[in-house]
Amino acid sequence: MVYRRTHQVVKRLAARRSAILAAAREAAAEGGMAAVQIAPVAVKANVAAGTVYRYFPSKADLISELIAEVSRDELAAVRRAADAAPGPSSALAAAISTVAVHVLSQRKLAWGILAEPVDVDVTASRIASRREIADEIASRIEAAVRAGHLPAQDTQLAATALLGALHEALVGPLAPDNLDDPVRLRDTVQAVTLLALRAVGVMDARARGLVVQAVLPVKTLVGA
Amino acid sequence: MVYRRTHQVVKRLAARRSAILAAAREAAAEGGMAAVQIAPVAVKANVAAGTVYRYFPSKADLISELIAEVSRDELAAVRRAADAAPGPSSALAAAISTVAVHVLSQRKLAWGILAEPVDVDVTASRIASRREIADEIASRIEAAVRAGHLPAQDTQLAATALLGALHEALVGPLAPDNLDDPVRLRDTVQAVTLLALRAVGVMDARARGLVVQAVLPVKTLVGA
DNA sequence: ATTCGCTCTGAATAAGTGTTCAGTTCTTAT
DNA sequence: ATAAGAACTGAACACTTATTCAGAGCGAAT
Repeated sequence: MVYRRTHQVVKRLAARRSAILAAAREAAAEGGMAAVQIAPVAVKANVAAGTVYRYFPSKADLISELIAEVSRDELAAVRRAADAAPGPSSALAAAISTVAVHVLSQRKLAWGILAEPVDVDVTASRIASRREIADEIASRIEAAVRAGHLPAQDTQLAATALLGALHEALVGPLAPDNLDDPVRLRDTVQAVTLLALRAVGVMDARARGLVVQAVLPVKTLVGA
Repeated sequence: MVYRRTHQVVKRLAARRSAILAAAREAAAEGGMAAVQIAPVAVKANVAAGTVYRYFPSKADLISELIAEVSRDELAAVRRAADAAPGPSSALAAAISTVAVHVLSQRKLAWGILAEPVDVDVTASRIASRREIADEIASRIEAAVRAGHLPAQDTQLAATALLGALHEALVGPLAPDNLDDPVRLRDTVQAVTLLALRAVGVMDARARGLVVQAVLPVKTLVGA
């Protein structure tokens, strides 16, 4: 035996894998999923096209991992924001506006992860990604229901609907187009958060208070 | 001049065009947009592949017309339901539940029209299709606002969000899967309609009444 | 019946990209 | 220094479908 994987090599391999994923993410953020093509991604990652296949069995796997990664980040942000909130209702508000802000700060990436047509089948990964976030929102709704702040309801359905509303309103093709203006962006996030909270049964006056509480703290995310 | 388009020929040409569109629609309803391929559609329409191109310049045009057609039907149904309602709030409720029922009665087709990945670019047509419906909903919201039934709000944003919520909850990948059961279907339509009405600010108790009013009349659509 | 021109056919073509693989380069251990 | 194994390269390949087009078929007027 004259060759052995030394620690250094293992590290380099891992770094390459990350580089490829990062390149894919960058491509997606710039040009959507359509821009995630093996050859360009390989160039971005400073490897040859064939090398990509030593790390990912197929393009579908590469994109699936990309989706999973982005989704993990978003879920973590949502949890962080919600856990920092003082009560179940503001946790829900924080979760919702975090999704909104997150999605808005990377519109193309979000659209790519969520719904943009891709030539390979990444349905499973997309479903998993959505379900993770939806489950998180559903459990926050449930907590608010248990606390007596919301009427009893099908929380899974509600969570799904809320996410659909956020996505369509913020990154869908009918989304307002001047969301680069920070003021308008904030207003829009507030508006959709308010809409979402009312949808699950938060009374209007109370909702307005929660929206302000929720949106202000996460504003910093936009800069990140 | 030894050849002239006689009335009979004109009629036959129009019939063929319709047959091709109908074949495309059938394919989409059965297998989603992925099944709308020139060769299979041609077979369904009893013509050769090349003939399709005598009626539609490209696959993109064919699909765009398909989207427009389906969208026209849906818009007409929504208007009919809303116009038949006694007041602005119930018109809104009727419009929303009509969209819900309509979309549910042809899930695959709806998904194809709305969001399923397609290999050609039909973005423009999809945007137009959504905007038509969204505008209709927005104007119904506006009417309810003017009547003092709803708080002032960005009606365009609200309409977009509502449609997103309906679509995601009913035909998106996280949609409940046992919607073939009529009881469960009705409950789900009621739940999302209630959610949507509350989102735009209808008070809970009033919303429940509107939902019942709205859903019952359009139930017949499911059979159609 | 014949001719002109439109319509239809369907096999061949085109084009874009994911994937492969034979050869090259690099890394480790002796 | 050298051998053996692993990783990398990138041009060639494969595959899928939309699209084309030369020739066959058909309808209308004379």
